[in-house]
Amino acid sequence: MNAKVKVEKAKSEKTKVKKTKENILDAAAALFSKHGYNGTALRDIADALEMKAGSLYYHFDSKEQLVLEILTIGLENIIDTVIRRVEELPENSSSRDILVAAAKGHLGALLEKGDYTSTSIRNYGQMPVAVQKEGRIIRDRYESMWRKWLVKAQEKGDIKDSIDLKILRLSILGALNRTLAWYSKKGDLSIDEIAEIQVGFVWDGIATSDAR
Amino acid sequence: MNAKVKVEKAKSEKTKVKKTKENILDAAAALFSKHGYNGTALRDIADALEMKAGSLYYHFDSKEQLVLEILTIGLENIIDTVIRRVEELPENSSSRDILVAAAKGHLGALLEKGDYTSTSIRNYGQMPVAVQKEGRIIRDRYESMWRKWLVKAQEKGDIKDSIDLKILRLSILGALNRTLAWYSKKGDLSIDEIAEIQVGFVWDGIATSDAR
DNA sequence: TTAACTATTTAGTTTACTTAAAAAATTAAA
DNA sequence: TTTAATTTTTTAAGTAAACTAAATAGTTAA
Repeated sequence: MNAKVKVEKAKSEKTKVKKTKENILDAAAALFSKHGYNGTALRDIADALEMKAGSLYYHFDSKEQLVLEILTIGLENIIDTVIRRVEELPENSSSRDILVAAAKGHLGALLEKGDYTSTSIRNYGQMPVAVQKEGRIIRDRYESMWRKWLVKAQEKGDIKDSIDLKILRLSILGALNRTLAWYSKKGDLSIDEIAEIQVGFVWDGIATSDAR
Repeated sequence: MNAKVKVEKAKSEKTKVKKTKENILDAAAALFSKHGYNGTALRDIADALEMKAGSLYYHFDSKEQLVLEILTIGLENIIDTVIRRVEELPENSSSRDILVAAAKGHLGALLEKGDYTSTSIRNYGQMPVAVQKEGRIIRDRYESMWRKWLVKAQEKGDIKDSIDLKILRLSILGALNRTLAWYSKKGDLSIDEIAEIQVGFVWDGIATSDAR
């Protein structure tokens, strides 16, 4: 057997195993998303795949590692969505437009993506502490993107010099994330509109000129 | 034995049991706060009190009910703190001052109160879903206080008519709650300063007049 | 076809919540 | 003070779910 064939075989083996692993991840994400981390037993995941719970350990070291992989995929998903949204903007868009686009991407990923993303966000708090810690590393990478956009806006003179950008960034993301707790598809506002409104609060302020 | 004495006896019995229950709550709050809900076994709580785990069931139906009582106390604590802060204000304070006072109370309770409050906030997500649901009832009561202050401010003409107060309220509280994730006592800003800054963002806006 | 490797199952062990019955401690009544 | 009743704690399970290791089954390479 020549090298070429050997490589192909190795690949097909790999995809086989990989496929099983993917199936496990998909089933787990769906169940976690619906019943929460603690509400989903490995038994449930295995049942969904017509497997035995013990078999999962061939593919994952622990339930913890399994949910960590789901979390990672979900968070990367958010990052990709936000980056794409901002990159789609025309060159020389205003600072405000960039922040609004990022906010729209953020909310969109949070609210209308699949099981991985929703598990990552909705069940983040239920996950083992060690998993949350790993998640924080990815989140930090994400937040540094926001940091960059805000610094640029302030350097352009669009954000007042007196504004503390760290607190601003955390406030904006805190406000956006809270949307998860109350947004409903049946509401009268679209996700994009909500993002626009929330950025509007901090950009323009809510006070009348009288009250300042 | 006359009625008076009987009543006193009944009372002393009650305080005895009550005291044990309180001790359990205190120990549990301290451990939950340090190691999280799932990280704390009933065994650990019992050990701290030199009891056996089974004994806890005389006082509480389940671990779930135990943490629910802690959550309730912690949330009531926040409500009381915020109300007090706002009531301490002079009559006819400005709308801005009221919101700032409420924000200071909120952050103060979140960041520097005892084990009950910090367990309620930090570990909320780890608690059983049924407990979270109960917590939401109290939180709703709390949020309606904010609703009231915001409506009053808008009626006075201090908040622009175009502002959606529901989204505003959720944004503000989302931003304030996020502070838990990054605040450190060693930082250069006090809790009150952080509250002032965060309300300032939405009240005055962050954009320079050029960028609006 | 056989040997090696991969994947799954089986049959447990462990840990932690929970329960019920027994034991101990406390209080009330005689 | 002794006995009876009540309260509180412990003991000794039961149960559920994560995890492990050994056995088995399935697949691929030579």
